Amino acid sequence: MLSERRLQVLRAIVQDYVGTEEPVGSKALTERHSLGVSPATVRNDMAALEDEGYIAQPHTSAGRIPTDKGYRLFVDKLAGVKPMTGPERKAIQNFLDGAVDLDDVVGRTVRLLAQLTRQVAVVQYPSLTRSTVRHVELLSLAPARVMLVLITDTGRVEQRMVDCPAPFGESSLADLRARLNSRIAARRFADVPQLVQDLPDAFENEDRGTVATVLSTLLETLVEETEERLMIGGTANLTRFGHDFPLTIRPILEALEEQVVLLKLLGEAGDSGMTVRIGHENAYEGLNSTSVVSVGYGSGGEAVAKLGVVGPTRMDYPGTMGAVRAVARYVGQILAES
Amino acid sequence: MLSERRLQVLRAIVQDYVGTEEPVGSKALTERHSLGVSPATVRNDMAALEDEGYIAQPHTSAGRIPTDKGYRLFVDKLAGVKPMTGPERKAIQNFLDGAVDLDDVVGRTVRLLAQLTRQVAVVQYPSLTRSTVRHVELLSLAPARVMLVLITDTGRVEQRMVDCPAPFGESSLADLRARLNSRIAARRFADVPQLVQDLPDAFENEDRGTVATVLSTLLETLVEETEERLMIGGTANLTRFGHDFPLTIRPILEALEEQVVLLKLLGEAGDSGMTVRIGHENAYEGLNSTSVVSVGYGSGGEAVAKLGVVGPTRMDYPGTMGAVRAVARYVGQILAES
DNA sequence: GCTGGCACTCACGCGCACAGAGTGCCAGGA
DNA sequence: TCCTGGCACTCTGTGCGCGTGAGTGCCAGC
Repeated sequence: MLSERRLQVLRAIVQDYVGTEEPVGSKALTERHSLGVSPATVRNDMAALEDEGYIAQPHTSAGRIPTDKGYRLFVDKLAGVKPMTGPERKAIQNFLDGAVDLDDVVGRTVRLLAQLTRQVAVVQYPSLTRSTVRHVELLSLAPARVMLVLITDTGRVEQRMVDCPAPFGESSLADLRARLNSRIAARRFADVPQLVQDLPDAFENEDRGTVATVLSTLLETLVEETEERLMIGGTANLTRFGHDFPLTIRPILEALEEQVVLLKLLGEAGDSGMTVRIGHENAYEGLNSTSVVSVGYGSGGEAVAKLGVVGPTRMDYPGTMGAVRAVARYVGQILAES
Repeated sequence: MLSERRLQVLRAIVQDYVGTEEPVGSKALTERHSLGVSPATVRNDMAALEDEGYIAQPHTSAGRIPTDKGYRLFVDKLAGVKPMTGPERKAIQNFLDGAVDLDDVVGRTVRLLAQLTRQVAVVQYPSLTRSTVRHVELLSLAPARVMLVLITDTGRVEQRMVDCPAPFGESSLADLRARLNSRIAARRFADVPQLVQDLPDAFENEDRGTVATVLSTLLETLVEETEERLMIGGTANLTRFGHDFPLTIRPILEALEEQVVLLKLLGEAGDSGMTVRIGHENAYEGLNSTSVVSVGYGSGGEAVAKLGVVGPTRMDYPGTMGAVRAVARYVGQILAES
């Protein structure tokens, strides 16, 4: 177990390094923080911290920089979440309040988050599988062609074309629409398959095929995980990343373009509370030099999707976590209102 | 007027520079291209080309690189559009054919274009103002709350909440829905305002306010230019940009995040045929070191939106133009089929 | 267990010389 | 008139050596 002072030294190293982006030495530390001891003592502590793997030197005779393990300890034990100030809260709320639809909410959120944290922001659209159905609409576009529109409680709209095996009359369509809505409106997506299972039985023989087709399209839409969408922003902040550019930034941009990677990234994060993944804790290799701070958000008590930021491991964790948490909270409120 | 050989020299310079990314000298030129003259002669031609502003030297005793003006001449007079090969065409078609909905079409297009050109791809969603209405749906979510869903011929769906001034009965709603659709279905958005102008008159006094509210929301949705959406991809290709990184790449990433800038960029491009904007020809300052190749695409003969790529002025123009044209053509076909 | 002192080790910046690529110009030849 | 070979010149990029300074590890003393 590390002594109290050594933890203080680690905290000071993290803070200074995050601020200056340069390896921090023992002398500078004692000058900028009132640790009450001499540089020599700090050196001993640093040697101990290095033995334990919390800090490292880029080369002999340079200062120390925190390792992933060091950041981990910092986040877990040494730093809290820095709450937003009153004006900041106000600004967040004002900025999000103007949104007109779901796309707009997500778009504003992503910009806001990127600006607040000066990092890359990622916001997942409210996930279909965790939402409830607000309404299903069926539109006849041609005798044997139906458009299925699904509206969720979070305002998300999905639509699909359905080619029917046989012509489908307006009255049958209205019937199906009514039955469908009465069964699944306000229900969670996960429960829908069971609820519509026996629906074809209620129809005439000739319509059963079509009803079954429509239903299977509906179910497909519900489960299709590939349709999880997300929006990213603030990629220009990557340019503030470090000195050794192209090599660092390239895999990150690539990762950010792969929605699958990002969704997995957010998916892996814990369901409740804020998750911080530091450096090599990220499964995806291209993100090994980044940290990801993510949290769930939702309209009610339950999280329907996640949002977060991707930045250098050398980031201001308390500030970032504070911003992420605050934004998630307000987005949840906005969604609940609409 | 430049002699034929000088044009050849310019063409050779552009080709070599695009290939090697390094200033090209007179000796290397004569070695790699059979110009039939000696380096000394080429040097004279180069001096002339430099006087005319087509090429420049980064510093004395370095080779020459093309200027924006040089690229312009190259694109206009010296190079054609390189057509896609048979297998390439096939691959494009296969890749786009699997799309399930509009988002998917646009998403695939953007990835395809980025991959083919190895540059940043930008694809605009089919614009509302140039499309026609396929269907308008009205859903009653609460007594005085209506959801308006607008479906376009290109498969795009927009939805808006409408808070009515007074409760609105199901039958009135159905009436409005039917009247609206009979009037505006298959009509161009631009014509809609006139077509619905006198619609409130057909309703009872008590409903008129609500009808007017719904209509105004509809019209807002139609004109709201801010809702022009687009998708970008291939930003990782920016890392291949040049040597002097952060400075070059930053403003580009910033520009790419500003949808407004991009929409303006595409909007400024000519409506018919392919447009190439080289370096300083781009109005937006951050893109002064890039070239933009864009073209309209559409389901019928008419363009409903644009797509293009953003890359370094030093790009393979014939190849890029070929890819952009081919992709636009196939996307048009896909849209026409759905 | 903390402190001051001391020797040691590198990375970094600077000056310098050198090689190599490329140019401009000029005089001679088709 | 136009092309060509030759020549002197101008730069940039690179490698080398050296001094500087920040920072370390270790040790003896308090």
